[in-house]
Amino acid sequence: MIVARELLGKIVVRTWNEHLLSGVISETEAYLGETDTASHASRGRTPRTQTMYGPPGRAYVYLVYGMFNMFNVVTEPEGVASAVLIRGLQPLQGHEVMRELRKSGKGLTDGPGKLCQALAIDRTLNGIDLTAGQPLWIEDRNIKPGPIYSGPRIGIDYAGDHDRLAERRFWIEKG
DNA sequence: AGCACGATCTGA
DNA sequence: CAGATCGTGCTA
Repeated sequence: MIVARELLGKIVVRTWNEHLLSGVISETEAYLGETDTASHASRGRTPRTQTMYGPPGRAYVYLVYGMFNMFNVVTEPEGVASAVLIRGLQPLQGHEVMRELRKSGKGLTDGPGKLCQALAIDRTLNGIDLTAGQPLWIEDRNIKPGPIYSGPRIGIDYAGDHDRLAERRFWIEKG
């Protein structure tokens, strides 16, 4: 929750094939823990959710719908399965390469699946340390906060009423 | 072993 | 609004 808001305005940086790709985080979603029926962690500890239970500051990357990767940041200490899904970025550097990586569609980094394509993020990056630089990390340049909006999360109709309606999606003004 | 179903996106 | 597409977790 707190981290989801704090991540807004921070920079995701990715190095790929000698290229530097980056963008400002503009939309996030918080997935709280085993009690959050919208979270993968609600099914307990499984092979896939391992990294969510691991130390914070790592990447939790998984595949949905058989074709899209989702990029999350693990937030709580080891043992607690909490993560923040990165849903949107405002591209900063590497527009050309991002376009190339995405090939089809219009948006570049608006949407969790799209941004993973644009930044060449897949499950091979699952579990990596996001505070250790290459090949993927998060930077805190001091970007002015601006107003933060919130609303219910997307694509979680399977969750129980409480979690489905809870406002755990956050975003800032679009570019 | 088999099955139902996604933390999505695209094009009609 | 339907289809793509396959890993995961549940049931047996």
